[in-house]
Amino acid sequence: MPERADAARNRAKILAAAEELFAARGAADVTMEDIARAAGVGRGTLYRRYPDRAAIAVALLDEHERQLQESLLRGPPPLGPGAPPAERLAAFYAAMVDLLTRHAHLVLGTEVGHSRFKTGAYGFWHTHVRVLAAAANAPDPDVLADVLLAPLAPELFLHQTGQGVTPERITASLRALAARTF
Amino acid sequence: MPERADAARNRAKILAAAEELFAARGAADVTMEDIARAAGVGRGTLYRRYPDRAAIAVALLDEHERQLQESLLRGPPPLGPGAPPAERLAAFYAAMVDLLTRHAHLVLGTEVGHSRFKTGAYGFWHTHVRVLAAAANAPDPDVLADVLLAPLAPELFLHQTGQGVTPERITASLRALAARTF
DNA sequence: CCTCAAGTGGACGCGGCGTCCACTTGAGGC
DNA sequence: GCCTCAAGTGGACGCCGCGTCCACTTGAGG
Repeated sequence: MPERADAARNRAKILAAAEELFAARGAADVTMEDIARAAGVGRGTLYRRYPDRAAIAVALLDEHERQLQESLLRGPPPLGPGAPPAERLAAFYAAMVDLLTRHAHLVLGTEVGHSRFKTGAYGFWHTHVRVLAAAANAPDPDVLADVLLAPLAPELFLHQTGQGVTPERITASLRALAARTF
Repeated sequence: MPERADAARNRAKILAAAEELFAARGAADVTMEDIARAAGVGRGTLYRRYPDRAAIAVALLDEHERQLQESLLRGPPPLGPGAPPAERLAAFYAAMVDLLTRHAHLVLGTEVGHSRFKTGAYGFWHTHVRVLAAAANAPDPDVLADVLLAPLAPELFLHQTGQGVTPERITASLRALAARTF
C-alpha cells in the first residue's frame, strides 16, 4: 500500500516547515503546534507520522547521515576502507565535525541526552569505530568505541563553538587523539 | 542576615526528600510538586530556593564534588599534585567513574545536555584537565580538556552500564586513553 | 459512480510549570 | 516579655504544550 497523494504532499510540507523553524530559532523552542501551523496541517496529522520533535529531526538528518555512512562503507580511503585505522578514524572525526557544523540545530533536536544512543545512527557510528579499534588491536573495542564517540556529542560541540572555538581546532584536536590512540 | 531557623529546617527537609525521591525513581520523573509534598512544604517555598530540579541535584552533589575537588588540589598523588600528568588523569578518571557509579541518578538530574557545561563543577574539571594537558605539553589544552572530559558524560555512563558494561571496564578503557594521550 | 480504507484537523483533557499574594513566624529592639 | 516587620510560607491560579480521539473528508480501485 503506497502512500496516498495527499499524505505525501503533507509529509513534504511538514518537513520543509520543520527545517525552516529549526533553523530559525533552536529546535528546543519549536512546539508541535508551531510546526503543524507552519505546515498548514492539523496537530493530529502531524502526530500520525511523527510522535515527537526528535522523529522529525531524525527524518531531516536521514539523507545526510546516509551519505556519510555510504562513504564509510564503500567510499574511497581514508574515509572508506583501505587506509590504516588511525587515519580512517581521523577522517571520520573530520567528517562528523563537518556534519555537526552544518546541521547542529537538527542534531540537537534529535540527540539530546540519552535518546542519542537509541538512534540507529549512533549504533552505526559505534560499529564503525569498534571495527577500527579492533583492527588496530586496541583492548576492549566495544567500550573504547563509546569513549571515542563521546567527544562528538552535539551538546559539547555547541558548547565549544559557543565559546568561540572553531570547528578546525576541534578537528585538529580529534585528529591528534586518533593518532595517539591507535 | 543568616538563614532563619524555619528556613533552615525546610531546606534540610527538601534536600532529604529530594534525595530519596531521586534514588527511588529516576530524577527524570520527579516533579517539583512531588518533592514539595514529600518534604511537607508548599510549591512556593520550594521555588524560593530552587528554581528547578537541576538546582536541587546540584545542591545534593555539592559535598561529594567538593571532596573530590579538594583531593585534586591538595590530596596525595596520584590524584593530587606530584604524579606525572598521565597518572593524575587516570586517577581522576577512576575517581569520576566512582562518583558516577554512586551518584548517577543525581548527576543525571543535574547535567542533562547543555546545562552540564554551565555548572561550576564542569568548569573545575575542565581547568584541572587543561592544566594537566598543558603540563604534558599537549597541543591546544583548552579544546583537549573538553575532548577528554566528554567520555564522562552522565548520559554515556548510564547508557554503558545499562548495556551491562561494568564500571571497571570503563575505568580500564579510560586509563588506557590517559596513558596514550599524554 | 460508489465504497471504504486512509488520511485529516481541531477540540479536548491532562499535568507540570512558575507566579503571586494573603497569611504566619521568628529574630532583634525596646 | 511584647511589638514590629522583614523573611519565610503555601496553595490557588493561569498558562502552555502534549498527546488523544473522533467526526469528517479525500482519493484510489472496482
